[in-house]
Amino acid sequence: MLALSRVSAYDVRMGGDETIRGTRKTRAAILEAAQEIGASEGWKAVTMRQIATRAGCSAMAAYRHFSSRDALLGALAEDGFQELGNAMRAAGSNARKGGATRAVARAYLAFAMEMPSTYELLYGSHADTTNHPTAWPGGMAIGDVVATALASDIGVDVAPMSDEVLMLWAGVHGLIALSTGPQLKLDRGRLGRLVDGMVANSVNAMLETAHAKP
Amino acid sequence: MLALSRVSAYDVRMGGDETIRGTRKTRAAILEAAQEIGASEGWKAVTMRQIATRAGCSAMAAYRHFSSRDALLGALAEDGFQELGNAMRAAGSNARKGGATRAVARAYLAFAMEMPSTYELLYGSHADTTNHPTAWPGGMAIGDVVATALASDIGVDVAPMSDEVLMLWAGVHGLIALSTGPQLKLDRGRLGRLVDGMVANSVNAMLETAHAKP
DNA sequence: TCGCGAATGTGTACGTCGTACACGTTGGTG
DNA sequence: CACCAACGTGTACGACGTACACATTCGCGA
Repeated sequence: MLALSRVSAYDVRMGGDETIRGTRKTRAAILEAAQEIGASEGWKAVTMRQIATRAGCSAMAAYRHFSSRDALLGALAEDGFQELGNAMRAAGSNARKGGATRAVARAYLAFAMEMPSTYELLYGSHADTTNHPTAWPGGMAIGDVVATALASDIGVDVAPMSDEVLMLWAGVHGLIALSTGPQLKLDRGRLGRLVDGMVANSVNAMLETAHAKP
Repeated sequence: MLALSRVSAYDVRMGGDETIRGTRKTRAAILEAAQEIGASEGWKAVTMRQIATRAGCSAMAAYRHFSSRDALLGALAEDGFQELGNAMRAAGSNARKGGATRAVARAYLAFAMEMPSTYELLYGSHADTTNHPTAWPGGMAIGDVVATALASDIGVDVAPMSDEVLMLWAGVHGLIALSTGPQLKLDRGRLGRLVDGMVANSVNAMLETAHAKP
């Protein structure tokens, strides 16, 4: 029935976008399609068939690259965590003296506001994290970034899992999570001010204890 | 095929548990079944057919009481918020002088730890909140409870949406949300101590500003 | 240059899901 | 007692995730 196919699926998909001859591009197309559908119609609408249509392949093609739909979303989440971590690290590095923590926290907020669907994928319950522990490796790194920023601002070593880091991280995350949900609606200006306040509280508290300690 | 039914569905379901004659009990049975399945197998496993089997009725019976699966989960979430609010209010009322805020925050933590599936329903993304705004009416009340507790502890009026309330609420919620997720694993003892620390920080900060203000 | 195996794609099919529809059954009220 | 509204049932449809068998393509050693 299709024995006389002259144009292969590979050739069809080539838009001159990449120099790689043909294969190997499908995986990226699938991830991109899933991301786009998730952003525009929500993660529940990200079905294998929709992905396939958007990516220009059959639904089963995705299973050559991901063992299941959950694994696909997990890979997307992994990328998202990576991106979030990079954004926070970059913000911390580029910040002026003493403002690293604030910059990092602001970057976290900016990520959640500008890529809400990605944020929801990372922290919502759309992918079954339990069955695919391969995802979420970069999640832990966020504590490190916060700790590094705090340490640079107050001039003292800070452990990534210290009380201060956890409290600040939890505060910022909780604020965004609540305002993302249906129960708390805050405009972005107030969110920014609240985040700044939390950072100031943390930095001040640590400066005091650092002075009192030695 | 079932024209000779002698025992009705109503009679079958009566276990002597309630005195109400028959009907009107199905809705409660459905909600209970959904809750139990969610607790034991996760919310993804809460399907209309599973609910029906557990509740002893047909899958379509649920549609006499809820317009959709999302609406059913929404009703469950509404109950959950009510319960959470009640637990927090009760804890605040029974607390000794000056310890209301700590008790309220601890009640929030206890709820999340002892009923993890309910907590996940409330704050995860298992029910489409957007399409069913009837749910989550009691969510807003949580800010009120926190504000009341803080006010009682420091002897000054506190607005439910004030910066202090939002920061504390967000901190506690964020801590629990993060530790519930895959990225941060904290034992309950440390969680309790962190929550206490957040409460102490908030109360101290408000006491200072209250002293400085007048 | 030519196969030939591994990688990658396709089409079809199965079981399950949410739920629309048409129909029976029940319980209270004139 | 007859009726109506509320309640429950069985069946069916389209969409879902995905197992399976097969086709196509790529890269590499002879």
